[in-house]
Amino acid sequence: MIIQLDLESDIPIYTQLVNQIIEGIATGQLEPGEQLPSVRSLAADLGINLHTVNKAYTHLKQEGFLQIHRQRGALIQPHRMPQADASFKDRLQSEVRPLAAEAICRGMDEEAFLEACRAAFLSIHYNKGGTTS
Amino acid sequence: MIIQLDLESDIPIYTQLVNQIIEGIATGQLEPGEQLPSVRSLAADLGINLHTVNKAYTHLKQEGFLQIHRQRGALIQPHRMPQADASFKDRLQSEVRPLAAEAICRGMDEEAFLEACRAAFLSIHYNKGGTTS
DNA sequence: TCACTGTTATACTACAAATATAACAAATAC
DNA sequence: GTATTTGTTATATTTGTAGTATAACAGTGA
Repeated sequence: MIIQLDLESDIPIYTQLVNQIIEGIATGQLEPGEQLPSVRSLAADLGINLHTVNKAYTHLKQEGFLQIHRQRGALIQPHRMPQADASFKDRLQSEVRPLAAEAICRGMDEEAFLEACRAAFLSIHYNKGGTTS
Repeated sequence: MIIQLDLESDIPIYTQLVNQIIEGIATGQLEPGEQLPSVRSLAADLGINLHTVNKAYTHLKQEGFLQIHRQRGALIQPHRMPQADASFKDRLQSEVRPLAAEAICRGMDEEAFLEACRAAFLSIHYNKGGTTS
């Protein structure tokens, strides 16, 4: 799986890493049980520090997306992915809400807004089963 | 309009301010041409520094949601709100995308995800014409 | 034993958020 | 004109996070 970092972005590097790994799982490019590079090798590949990678891995582990074992390294959660529980839905609400508010100010109606959300959803979902390139 | 700040949140204070003012415009609690408190008085009311308020106002001014005049202070854009141009739609996409990816990982299908987005949209839009309390 | 894994610890730089003062410039009220 | 209030600008300080740089520790498997 190819990871693209934007070092000029205002989004922290470890957050970009977290997002892209989650996207990889969502698209199926990363399959349950699949091995991830060690923090050292991925850091070297990306030209960043191992602690930055470790921060991303640790975050994903706490969220339940990764399992981490010594020597074996990190692997995508093989058994059950985290569920869309109430906590996640709350977070989803609180993050979508400001976007919806600004969309309304800018004159988008419900249909236009939902179409944009749908496009974002499908841009990921439709890649399922895609090549690992 | 009542503004609620969470000083424990990881969201910067000035961002919370920006979001709530945009929400106020979206719901109609803040009407075009309406006067906003001066940076000093609002800062005093909220118990924060005037520069924090000023940062929020300046941001909203650059986005086109506010007009700022000396002595008259800040007021909600009276003529034309910013539009949902390509730039905004791009930003909307790039912010919804990571949320959609995580939702997919957590087993939400398109319908469930869109329903959540719809709920966020309606939670704001349905307040239109609400009291200024 | 050796090499590789994640983990922890420490130190440092850089930057953003927030505060605290202070002063400046324009517009209004008197 | 004078005073007041407005946003604006400028410094400085504190605090916390991001990221890097080393280094060492602790399991695990060959």
